[in-house]
Amino acid sequence: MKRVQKKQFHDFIAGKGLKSTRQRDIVLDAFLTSDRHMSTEELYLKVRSKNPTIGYATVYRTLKLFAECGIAREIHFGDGQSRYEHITAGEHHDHLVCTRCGAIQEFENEAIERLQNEVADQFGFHVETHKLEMYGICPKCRKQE
Amino acid sequence: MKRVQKKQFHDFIAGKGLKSTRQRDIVLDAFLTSDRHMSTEELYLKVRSKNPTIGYATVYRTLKLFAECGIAREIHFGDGQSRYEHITAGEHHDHLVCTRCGAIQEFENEAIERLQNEVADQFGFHVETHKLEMYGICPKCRKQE
DNA sequence: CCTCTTTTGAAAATGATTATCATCATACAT
DNA sequence: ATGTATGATGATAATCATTTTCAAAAGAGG
Repeated sequence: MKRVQKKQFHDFIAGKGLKSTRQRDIVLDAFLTSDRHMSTEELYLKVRSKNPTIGYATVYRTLKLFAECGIAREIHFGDGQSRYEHITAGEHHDHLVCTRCGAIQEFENEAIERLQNEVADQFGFHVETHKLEMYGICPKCRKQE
Repeated sequence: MKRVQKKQFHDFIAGKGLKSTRQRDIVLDAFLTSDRHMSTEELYLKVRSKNPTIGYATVYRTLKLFAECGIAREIHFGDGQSRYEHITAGEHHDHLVCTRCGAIQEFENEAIERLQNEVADQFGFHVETHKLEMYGICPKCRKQE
């Protein structure tokens, strides 16, 4: 599974004259089988559990390659760490972040996207990407109050 | 001018049993007379130009106080630095960020806010804050292409 | 003024990320 | 297969923004 992304990565690697390595494949597998918003550290630990010799630097380097080849996107939620999420072709989604338990709920809303583009047009901006995050308390945490 | 914010800060300081100091007033003035999205470093340099003895740590500490007392809000634009923007009571705004020249255009759009709240309700989230940023090329940079 | 705290500034510490570099592994020609 | 050139790796040092530490300095209140 996830053949499409694997192919996409390998094509990218080949096209750039880079090399296909054991480590890159391990990180790729770890990434593709992880949930959508893993931090670099979490991914590093996951990779380590399978192969304790892989270094932090390699994980960082490889994640950057994922972002470059279009199978991942770097995101920030205000804690000091960077995370990478999967890119599913054509789809964009935004986030509801629980400030209590850290849970992340994704959503898509075309109406919002449309309004955003209207606003950008108004100011003459050519928008390439955007980011919408709402921070609050998730349903589970609200029940526990 | 900016009396309201000065009072708000001084009341906060007093209420917490903290002390009013020369340094805090200098940083406050620098902040209140600066444009809306100054990075901590930029503010530090501005403060330094008036009073070269003030340290970096003091600027950091004071900006945190501004955020606590409600006259500033910490924001991040993905470059490694944190910025603080002024809070004008009741008003919320989002950002268009030019990825070429770094220009920041603010905007408000009630329709978007309304839709956001609808989405949050749908998922049972109680939203406290949100953040909407669009990244792209501003009109000026587009002309220069 | 005195005294009790809080603040300050300089420097060290921290945490995340990036660069360095000698060694290793891959791709490709032989 | 084997050699070889080049890119990749991992350990470690370096970097960058931010935070902490701590002795000395400065407010607030008596």
